[in-house]
Amino acid sequence: MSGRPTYYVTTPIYYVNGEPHIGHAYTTIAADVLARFKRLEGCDVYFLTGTDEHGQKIARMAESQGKTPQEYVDGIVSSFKEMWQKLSISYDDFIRTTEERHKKVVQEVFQRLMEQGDIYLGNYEGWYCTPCESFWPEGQLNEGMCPDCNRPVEWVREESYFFRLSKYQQPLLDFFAENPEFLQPESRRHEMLNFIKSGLEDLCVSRTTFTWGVPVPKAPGHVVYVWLDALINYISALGVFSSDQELYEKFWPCDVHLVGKEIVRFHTVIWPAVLMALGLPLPKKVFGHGWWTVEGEKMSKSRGNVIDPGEIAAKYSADAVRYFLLREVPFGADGDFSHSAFVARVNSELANDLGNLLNRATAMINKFQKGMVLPPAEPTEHDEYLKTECIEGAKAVKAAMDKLAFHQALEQIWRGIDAANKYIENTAPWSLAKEGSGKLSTVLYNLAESLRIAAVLLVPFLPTLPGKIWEQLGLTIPLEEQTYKDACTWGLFPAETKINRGEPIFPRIEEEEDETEVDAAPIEEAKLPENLISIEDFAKVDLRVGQIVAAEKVEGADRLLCLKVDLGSGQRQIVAGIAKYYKPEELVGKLVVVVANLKPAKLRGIVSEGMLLAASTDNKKQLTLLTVDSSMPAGSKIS
RNA sequence: CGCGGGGUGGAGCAGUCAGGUAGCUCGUCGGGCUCAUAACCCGAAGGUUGCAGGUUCAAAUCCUGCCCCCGCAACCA
Repeated sequence: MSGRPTYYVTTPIYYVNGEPHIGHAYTTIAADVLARFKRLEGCDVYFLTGTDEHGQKIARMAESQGKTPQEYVDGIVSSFKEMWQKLSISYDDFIRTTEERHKKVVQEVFQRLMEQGDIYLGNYEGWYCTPCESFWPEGQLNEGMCPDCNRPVEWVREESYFFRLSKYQQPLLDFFAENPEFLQPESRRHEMLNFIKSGLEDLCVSRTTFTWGVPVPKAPGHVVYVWLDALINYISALGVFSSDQELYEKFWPCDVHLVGKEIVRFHTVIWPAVLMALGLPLPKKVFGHGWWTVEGEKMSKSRGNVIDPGEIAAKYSADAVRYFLLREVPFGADGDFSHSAFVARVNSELANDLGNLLNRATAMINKFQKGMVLPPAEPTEHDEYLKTECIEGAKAVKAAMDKLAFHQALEQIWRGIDAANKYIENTAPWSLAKEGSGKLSTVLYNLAESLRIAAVLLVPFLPTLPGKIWEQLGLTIPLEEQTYKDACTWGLFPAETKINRGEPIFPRIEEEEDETEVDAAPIEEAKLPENLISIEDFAKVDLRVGQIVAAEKVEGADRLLCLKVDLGSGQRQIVAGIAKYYKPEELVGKLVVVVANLKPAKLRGIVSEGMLLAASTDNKKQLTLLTVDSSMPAGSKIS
């Protein structure tokens, strides 16, 4: 038994009714970063994730695919595990509700609660759709019909077990009052308090309409409600009520349950009530994080905009995905995952600020000191500034992490990185080298030291970059042995170290930028009925007839043509992504439709002052410019 | 009158609880540097803080009303 502090963090167990998506990845990455940070701090950490595999929905999906439920869930579970591997998730245990160790605990809990009267046999009544085998709340009915299949529902009454949730209303309110930190962020707390105060009804915790679940003890035909089943994972994984309760005794109550905001209620009302009934301690904290939209729209399968984080990690890197998700938005708030924001963020901060810093520092150490980091001399004002920013930043990381403010933690790490870039500018080592100044070795040492600190602090966040920094700095002490304390201490970089400068550790993401400018035409939006615009909106777009007077290929871009277009009032330079479809010479003289008031943009470094309208097939195989039917003067307004 | 969150320079956000020069990141523009991944550093422009009233010497911040956006509405993860 070590005397180290323990830390137990969980993700929800994910319902396996589909492939893992960005929402799952978000919670799990956050939990992983927290777990790794606590390990860096020296804690004995237990990080649990897993899958929720029971319920009617799962049974149906399996059936529709011609599989047994177990075959079906095994398939999805391996997708989850693969995803966690792609994202470098360091979980200690992966619990599945179909495992024997879990089912036994669920039955034990049910049994205990039944014996003490917290679970009783009653009647469940409600609107039931027989073909769908589903109960529906009154408010969801579609004019008295099943919202799913639109067939009539009937009022049905069946024998069910109920958990005496109502009994715990007051104890829950007391608990919330005594533990203001229990549910975070703050705003969700108010919401939940209101919900509890509005009155808790007993909860139906068994089902008889399907069999894919944990059987209720001594009650054939009844299976345990999936949510009760699922919540128990947090203690079943630790071996509670089993012959070996060591993990349970060591880690329960857990330090934090990370959950999405949609399931805060289950974790802060039902779960605590169940634990109260069992006489077990309650979790110390539940954090309800926000949701991601994709390109400004709600993510959904029907929209086809579900983001596969594994794909993005494979295309770019797990470092980039993890960094973006935690840096872009405060944990707890909703965020938007847009491709342009992703590229902008990681290019600016991982490639430019961090990667380029390492690259310029190692370049100078190679060039000016033959690849050796030499001992520093007495610090001057600039040196003190760099040291302060790095160390103060490092110290602030802990405070930020303790409130799960991942974006702030990263901000604090970047304090040191930003300071190092400024420091280079302020000390101008290339000048020091020319002058043969003795200050040179100090400056280069301090740069190496600031990168060492950044690397250690980034270990919880980024799976590969810290190791690459370490390698290039030529450090031989293992990175894994570095602690948070080492990151808060200035001057640990061993002098007389020979560095290994290498390739840039995070190259900028350079993508074809031409397509988007040309194809994001308002024409496309018009076919979506939800996106109706007013006549005023349309009037904002100044469309004009333009005559192409010159056209040439843009060097270095295989899709771009640079055009000079006469708009009557003068000529415009317009860059268009049409080189694959038109030869420059055949364009000259054509009358085309131009968006004349488009904000200028740079494409491949060339300013484009407008946009040509063109029709294209979805697969981009064909494209044709809109032209004017009969001759019109250049500059004619189109409306 | 269901509950909650939000509306702040071109974009995304902080500041609102404890009224007092509206701050940050990105973008734009100008300059600098040359060690570096067209990067990095410095500077500038740009906001009547959703609308209308009110309290106050003073309101993004407090009060009243209104408009708009987004979640949730319990046994469906």
